[in-house]
Amino acid sequence: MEYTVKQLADLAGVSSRTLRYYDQIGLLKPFCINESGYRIYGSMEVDLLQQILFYRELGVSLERIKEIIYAPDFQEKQALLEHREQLLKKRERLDSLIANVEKTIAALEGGEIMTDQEKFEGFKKNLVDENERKYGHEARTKYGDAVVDASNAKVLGMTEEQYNRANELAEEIIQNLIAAVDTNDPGGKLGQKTARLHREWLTLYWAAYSKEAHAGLAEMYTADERFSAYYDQYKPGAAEFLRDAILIYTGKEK
Amino acid sequence: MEYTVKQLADLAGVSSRTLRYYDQIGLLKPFCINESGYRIYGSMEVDLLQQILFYRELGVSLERIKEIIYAPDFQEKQALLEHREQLLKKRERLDSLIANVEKTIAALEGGEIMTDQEKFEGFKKNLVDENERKYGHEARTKYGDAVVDASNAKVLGMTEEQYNRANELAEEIIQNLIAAVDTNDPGGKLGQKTARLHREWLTLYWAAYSKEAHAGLAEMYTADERFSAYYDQYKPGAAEFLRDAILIYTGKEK
DNA sequence: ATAAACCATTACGCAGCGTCAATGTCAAGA
DNA sequence: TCTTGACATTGACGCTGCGTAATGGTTTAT
Repeated sequence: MEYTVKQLADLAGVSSRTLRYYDQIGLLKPFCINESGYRIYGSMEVDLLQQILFYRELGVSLERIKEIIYAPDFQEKQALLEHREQLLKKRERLDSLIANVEKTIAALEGGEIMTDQEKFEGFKKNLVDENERKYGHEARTKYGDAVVDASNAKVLGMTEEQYNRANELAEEIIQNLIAAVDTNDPGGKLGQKTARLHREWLTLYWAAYSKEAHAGLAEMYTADERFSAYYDQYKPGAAEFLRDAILIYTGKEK
Repeated sequence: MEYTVKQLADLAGVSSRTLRYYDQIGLLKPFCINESGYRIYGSMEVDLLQQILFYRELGVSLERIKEIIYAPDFQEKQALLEHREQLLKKRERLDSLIANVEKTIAALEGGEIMTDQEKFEGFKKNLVDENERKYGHEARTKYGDAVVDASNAKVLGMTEEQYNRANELAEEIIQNLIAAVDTNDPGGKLGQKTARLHREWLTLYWAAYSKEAHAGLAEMYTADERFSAYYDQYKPGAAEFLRDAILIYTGKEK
């Protein structure tokens, strides 16, 4: 039995473009080309295509499929084992992604969402004022009001509970930090407790926590004057101490 | 605090290319461009970048992130719910892929692998002979011996158990089919039992079973003379009957 | 002054096709 | 017989999210 591209494509449930592509990359050549230049596939190609689609179903790349199909001594089992590892890793990553998304959704759902603008009137005003003081109208002109407001959206999306919890934690961090700075040992008990609390506090704002991002933020605490000034007002050197504590906590210290 | 591309990039743990790309697609514009044409980012951009990376972590596309960040009335929760659905679908697919790979590995492992060429001497010879009878030397010339032999590789990868089981099943299918054709009812008890057996048989050859593929194969049973001749030799109209039975079984009948 | 380390723009490359575009072929109906 | 419509061909761009040159200007440290 002989098939044209469309016929074989329909049979196999793929597009004719796919078959032409497979021809192009040398994965599945037609049995022959007829006098009009049409690709003609035979039953042998049907079999090969089935094998190809089988591996494709498994998520194997076309390049690898070519090896599998065309190399008689290919280590099929080894390839499958490796491929399985990759799939498991992918699934792990997916799982954590899903968990994070669900966490974020839950945060949006859990409790009443604080749409009460008044509760944040002061907080919001502070942020906006600071931006405007620093950059004046340039920011608003450049980004438009929408963006400036949007940068506060995350905070506005918090529940009252979360907001209060965040404030408690922030207070706790400051107290710990003040005491910890005196120990002069960022890797010590107090220093590490502060870092741990800081992580907890952070996860209220970031749904996706990672050591790298945490360490990055820590670097910012000394690099960005907004932050260093904020922490140093409680105790000189506090920002630097906190950074070091976090770097040790996340295992990213140099 | 102001940053150049590299500084912000290092801070956030992304490449400078990424930042230039984000600028290019309008996802994150620098605060300003200095007299040398350098991109300068401010603390506001740091915040925005953090939001962007947060969503990126969740696997949201940059295009969608742009919507989320820049549209003040964007339905964040709705977006996240939809995104979660997509992730769940992805995971489902991954799960079945993993299951298939493991099944295939198990098939390769379970029992001794039939490397005993002699057991397949006849089987192999038949297939090869048939190919050569039909296409003569063209096939071997065109594909090279490797491919011709490789098309039998799957069969050679079966264990003895599996091979015997496959033969038993094939015999059973024929017996059922012969009896079923007389009922003239592909959707009847006997017809559907045959289809079920056929599926079982098929899964011994295909690690990745799907209704679509099964139905596709069924269509081939009347379209491809190799198959129709094979089944019709036992009873005229058997191939057509089997096709109809499978189409009903898979729910793909028109 | 010179080298090293940054900055810029431009542009190709990746996987696996989807999707035109322009043109040729083939079977069927008026 | 001619037209129509459904097929076929090759060629080329597009998509995602950047990596990776290539080429040339800028800043900084020595």
